[in-house]
Amino acid sequence: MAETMGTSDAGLTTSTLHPSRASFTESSLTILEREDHELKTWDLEDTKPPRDLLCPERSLSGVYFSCFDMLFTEDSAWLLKVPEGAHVSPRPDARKEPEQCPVIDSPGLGVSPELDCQMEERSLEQVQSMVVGEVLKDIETACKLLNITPDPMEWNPGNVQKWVLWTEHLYRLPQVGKAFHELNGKDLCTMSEEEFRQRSPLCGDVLYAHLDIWKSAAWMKEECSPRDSKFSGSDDIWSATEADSSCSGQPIHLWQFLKELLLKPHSYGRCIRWLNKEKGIFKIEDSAHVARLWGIRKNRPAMNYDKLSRSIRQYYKKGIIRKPDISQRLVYQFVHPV
DNA sequence: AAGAAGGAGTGGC
DNA sequence: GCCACTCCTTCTT
Repeated sequence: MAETMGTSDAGLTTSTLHPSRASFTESSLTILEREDHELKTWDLEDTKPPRDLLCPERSLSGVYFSCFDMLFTEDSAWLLKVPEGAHVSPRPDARKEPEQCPVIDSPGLGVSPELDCQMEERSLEQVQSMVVGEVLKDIETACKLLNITPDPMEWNPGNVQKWVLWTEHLYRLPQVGKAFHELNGKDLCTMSEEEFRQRSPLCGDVLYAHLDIWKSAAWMKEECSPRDSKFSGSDDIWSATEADSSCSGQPIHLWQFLKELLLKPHSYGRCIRWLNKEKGIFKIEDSAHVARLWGIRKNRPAMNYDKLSRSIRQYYKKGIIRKPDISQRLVYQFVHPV
């Protein structure tokens, strides 16, 4: 059996899989494992946003990608994380399948094995391209929100501290305290996974995995020309990052910060989301979390929702934010929605 | 208790 | 001066 189960420090159940084929929808995940050729389907009966279900666990060789809430690697090691309490159960009618090339499954297509494999290879390329694009967009957003550069090698100790706090909060990791205090980006990038674990036994490996994604992205940025859109989807997001004033030392306003969070529902939908995007109406779902993220961004450890909401209310008379016509708790409206 | 509203003082830029 | 942080009181849900 290629599956190992355990409980991570973030309160997540971890399942490491080595599949040869997999397909997944919002409600189910089907994996054909390579070693015992056993097809399994999990029903993911959980209403939380997908990013809640899965996140990077550890660094593996090669560039790896986290998207569709599935982490996979070039050597086909998959890592699946499921929150405690989420119902994950093997389908009872598990059956045997012959070994296949490691690709994303194309369900329901009755084609020849050769054509099937070619289609699957193309499908994998498309998925990889989309995945990398998503990762780069996530990093771009984090850069804007934290006001740091995408390349960890350029971080100063303050940037490192911000990134650690941010990652810790975004993925609900145990607090690392001052484990990475006074390290700059170069220090961080030269540290091994073992050193990460020594500094933070609870989540050092997870932080190392996240840093590895950032390092890989920075490496890809250097390797790919700015006009090469292969790894950046339809937009040249790296150029956009460099052109963005929020990455060049300009102070960010709270309303801008909130909009940035709202633009990434995949990452921040748990704590803030649109109720009506056209009208600019949004709801703060987790007031403490949003306040904490704002506090990290502004280097204000004592930030809380009381203070954040006072700042939001200052926008009333400036005509930036108001309460909607039907006032609800934690619901606000941008006066000029984009 | 938590959130909403707004007054007032403070500090950084 | 602008903007956000902080502390505060009062009121509402």
